[in-house]
Amino acid sequence: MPATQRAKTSDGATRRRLIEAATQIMHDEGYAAATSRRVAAKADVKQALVYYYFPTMDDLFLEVLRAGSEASLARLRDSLQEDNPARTLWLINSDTRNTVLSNEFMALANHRKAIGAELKHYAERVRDIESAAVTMMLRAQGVDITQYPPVAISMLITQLARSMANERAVGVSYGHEELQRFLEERLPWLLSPSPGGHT
Amino acid sequence: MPATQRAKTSDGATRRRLIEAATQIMHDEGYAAATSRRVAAKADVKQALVYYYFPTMDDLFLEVLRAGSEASLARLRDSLQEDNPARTLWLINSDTRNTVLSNEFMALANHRKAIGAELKHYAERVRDIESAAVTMMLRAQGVDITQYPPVAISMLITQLARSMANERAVGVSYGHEELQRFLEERLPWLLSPSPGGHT
DNA sequence: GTCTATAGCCTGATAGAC
DNA sequence: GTCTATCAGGCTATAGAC
Repeated sequence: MPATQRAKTSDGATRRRLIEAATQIMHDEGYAAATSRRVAAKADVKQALVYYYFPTMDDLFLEVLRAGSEASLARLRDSLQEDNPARTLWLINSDTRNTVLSNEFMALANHRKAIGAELKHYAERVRDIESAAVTMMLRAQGVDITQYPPVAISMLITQLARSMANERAVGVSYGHEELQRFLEERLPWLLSPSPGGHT
Repeated sequence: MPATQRAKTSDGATRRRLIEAATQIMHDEGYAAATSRRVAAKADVKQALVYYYFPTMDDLFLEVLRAGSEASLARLRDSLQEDNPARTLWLINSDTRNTVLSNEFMALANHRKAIGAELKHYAERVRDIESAAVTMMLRAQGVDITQYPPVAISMLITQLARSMANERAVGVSYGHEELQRFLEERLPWLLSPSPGGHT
């Protein structure tokens, strides 16, 4: 199947570049700075072209969210297969790059219905994958999942990692060491680099 | 001391109403919607008056943050004196009204230096008060604070409560019950309505 | 302290040529 | 698919009357 309706230039290259440009601006300067003119300039096209690919700016924002979500989900699925999934969850959610953009969308979601719906959908898929991975890990380590419900454990890890990343982004680190150490002591099988030490 | 330099009309009434109007708009529609025109209209004054009280819109945002912070700190100090402080922390940070606005400022902080600095300052004062309260509570209940570092405990409570409130704001509740139950089981002296049952 | 009026710029979005 | 050109309106911020 070469093409059902192939594009003219080079696939959806321009469209993709617009999404990437918008992503970067939203990350660096906030959603309010992602105007059609600024996005177009960063993608090296003219302003009106944005409206050829996206009916409104909100549609562009939605596609930025979707593209980012899919990429994150793929990365998540990949990295949870190797090593200690709990530690992987911790590290991924500690990455400031992810949390900053995610915050921007959370702010947007509070007053744009469509963004909120998409974010909800994404959050639920993420939680599914994460708790499945934690379930397998706990089972493999012989932990009683009645006492340690996987979904609760994965929320604990991811949400606390995110909180600390958010705080770090504004320069707050007060209490971070204590919390991390507390978690490491309470859930030793969670944050150790490798499950049993076999690699 | 009747007045060092008393204002003309009725104290800082207009100024305060501008801050309140801005607060409400930021909460309901996001910081991008809090323009000088919209704020002025909601406060029932003309647009130019905003610039009489605040040199730039960013200065207004900063004052909105400061006013909100002071109010929250006062509320925090009051409510931590009564009953079970841990439960109080949980409830306060579960209130969507607080977290939504707080998110808006976190998004702003990522690209406006002055907001970031203020937020950092506020976050540290909050953490101080919260861990002091938790310290007293743990001591009163005879808990070993070497095993349960107060600052870690207070972060655990507040940040998880906030995360869940944020998710609830977009309609996500997946895993919330499990996490809450897990915390209640692991930290029973934290979330019970009253410490020993003496009231 | 509050107003009117305005400068100057940026915005989302559309029409229509190529 | 990409462009030029444009409309109508919103924005921050200032000047100056009352």
